[in-house]
Amino acid sequence: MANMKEIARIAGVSLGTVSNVLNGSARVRDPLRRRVEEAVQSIGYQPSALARGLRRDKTNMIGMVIPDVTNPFFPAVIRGAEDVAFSNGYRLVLCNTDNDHVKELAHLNELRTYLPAGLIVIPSNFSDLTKQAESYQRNGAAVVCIDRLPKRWQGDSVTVANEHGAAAVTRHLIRLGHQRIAVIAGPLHLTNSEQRLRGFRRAMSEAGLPVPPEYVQETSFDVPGGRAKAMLLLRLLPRPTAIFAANDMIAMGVIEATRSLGLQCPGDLSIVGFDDLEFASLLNPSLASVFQPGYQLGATAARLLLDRVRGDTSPARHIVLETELRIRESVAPPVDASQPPQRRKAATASPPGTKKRTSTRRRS
Amino acid sequence: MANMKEIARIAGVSLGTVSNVLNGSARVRDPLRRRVEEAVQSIGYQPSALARGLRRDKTNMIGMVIPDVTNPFFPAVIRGAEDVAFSNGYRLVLCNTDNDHVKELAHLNELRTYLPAGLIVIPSNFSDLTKQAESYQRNGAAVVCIDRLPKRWQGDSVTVANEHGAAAVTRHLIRLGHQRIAVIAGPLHLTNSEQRLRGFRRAMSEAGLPVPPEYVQETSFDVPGGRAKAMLLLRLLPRPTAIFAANDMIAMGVIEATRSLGLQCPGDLSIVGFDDLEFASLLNPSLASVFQPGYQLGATAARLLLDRVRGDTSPARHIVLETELRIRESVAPPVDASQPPQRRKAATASPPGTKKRTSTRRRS
DNA sequence: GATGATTTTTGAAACGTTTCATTGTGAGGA
DNA sequence: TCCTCACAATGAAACGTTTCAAAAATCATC
Repeated sequence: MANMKEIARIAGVSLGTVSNVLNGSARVRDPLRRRVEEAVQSIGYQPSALARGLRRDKTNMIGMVIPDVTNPFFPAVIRGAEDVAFSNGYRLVLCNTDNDHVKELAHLNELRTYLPAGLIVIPSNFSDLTKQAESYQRNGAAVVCIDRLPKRWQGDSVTVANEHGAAAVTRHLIRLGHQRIAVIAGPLHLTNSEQRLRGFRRAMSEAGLPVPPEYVQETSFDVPGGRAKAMLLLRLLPRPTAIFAANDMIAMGVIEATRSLGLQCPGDLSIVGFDDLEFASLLNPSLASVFQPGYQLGATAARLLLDRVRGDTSPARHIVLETELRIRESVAPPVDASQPPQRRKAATASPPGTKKRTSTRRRS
Repeated sequence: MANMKEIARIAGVSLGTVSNVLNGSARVRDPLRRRVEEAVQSIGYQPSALARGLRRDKTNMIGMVIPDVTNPFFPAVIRGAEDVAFSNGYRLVLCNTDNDHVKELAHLNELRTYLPAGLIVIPSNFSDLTKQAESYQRNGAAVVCIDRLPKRWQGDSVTVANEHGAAAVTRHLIRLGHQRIAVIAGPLHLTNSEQRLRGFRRAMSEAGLPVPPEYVQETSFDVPGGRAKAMLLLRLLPRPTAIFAANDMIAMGVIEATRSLGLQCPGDLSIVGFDDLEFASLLNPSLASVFQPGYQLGATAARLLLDRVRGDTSPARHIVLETELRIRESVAPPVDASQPPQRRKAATASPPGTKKRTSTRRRS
């Protein structure tokens, strides 16, 4: 009832003219234009997004495919994407995949039938995504992959400097005098996990420190996983004096394990995470972490996507966002009876050892 | 190209027959049905959601309107709704409103043009929602309002037992011996805030305890708000021995304020929150809180909605979900020199309520 | 005022479905 | 053999847009 035909009737013009007024697609003389605009106002007409999408072969929807909205890192990403999309007239369709490639595939297949303008994906099923992306691109939809990428991803991407961030935080631990540093990595088939582990290893090997295999654990990005692996690590002899957790959820599991074994953090064990979730600074001890700009990740992806939607055909862009060290109470120099006096050790590891500590600590 | 006409051509049948096979809307004899199905398989045909929606006057989308996906309570709600929706073949379109009624209105107005099957709303702009809802319902879309409601909401709703939960946790504090209990409420124009405050007042008046006006503060549901109001409360004389924060974000702000004033929790101040977010139990001290079933809230709303979509025309349902007390380390009996000696010797004798703590702690 | 060039407006086709009145088919009864 | 009747299959219309060729109106020039 409230359709263009009605507007045309009220304004006494043709359908085509109404369309031209609405889309500014052709010149329309003032009197007609005014009559159309008034008619639109008078009945509060709004064009059907479905009919428009059908005809134009494209809608103003953007599919956002993420593993799980309840994982605290992702909402920030979503929010960034939503803000940019919304203010440019695009809407987000949210799809949880649970890291399940069947669900991912189902979402991708169905989403396409809505002819979205684009797709922002945090992928879980890498092998298929490339094929899917091609199929979307044939439909004229842009695809941006974020956070972690399929192995040979050719399209646009936005990620963070995982390796660099991991190396930086590891070096910080080393500078404090830690020598036995363990790592609890995320699922290693995810590129971000793998990069963080690589950064850790690089920093360790640069410092000439060994990384025994049992000091490297892999788990899912959640609290129970972190707790379980930490229990394992904290029973090793010699016990690590620091643990690098591949994200803050894992780190919280480590904190729990530490407490339940009656150990002190940072006294007996230094803990660092990755993400710097909002509440990391509110834990006790407040959690040192590598900040990832989640909001920027989403916002940048949306901007990249919109560029493509508007016709940018330049070569694929790979944007890497900076991470930032956020040192807090959960890290301190090791106190380890089995080692020579701590001060000297720290001094050998990094000449201005103690001084470094206070200076970096201020950053929290 | 991959449309029904193509399928009809390949299978050598008419368009209508293809439609009938796809929708099971009419009997189709086996040989034809098989040919159609094979044709569909052979080119991986999927019907256009847009064309279908246009023709049917309804899509399989559900609009989900929430204040802000980065507020940690909402992702659980979203997830619950998404799971139920997805497994029933519906998709979620996410809309952040920022509690901004202009944004809310913009979202609602545009969403409608997609002819969604329904709408799940956590409202911020109460006056308009009722009008909007009617407009959606005229379009055949169901509307379910959750978490907090417009004043005279007539439609389906799902909320939690805010008043009951608030009363329960307040009574717990009273039983522990607290007499000077302050409250930091959420924005009082939101029904959930108002209900929580009412529950608090009810428990206090039942116990014959006074609630001086300066012990009742209002703020937004976030950490800075909680911190600011807590600073205010903790400088009052006499100082409250317990603070009921209307959600966990506020409670975290209270914890921060407590620390920054050099006070001990629970020694000097007991703190309880509302929500029981995932990390509440991981704070130190772990935060006592009133658990709200966020996932259930979303899932129930989606189920209600789908009932309506499927033609249920029974009177509006108002579902109220139970809350649950989660007592943890952040509460203990008060230690207050200005009060007469406590009957419970243990409470005064033990340094800041250790005994009581362990006993209540079991419940977490 | 006639002519041609240019701008504005029109109307029909198309997008890919669903729906429904119509036509086609074959079986059973007379 | 013919007539009904139930059932299957068909094809055109409709959903609400956009697009574009064609028609109409306007303008500039002579």
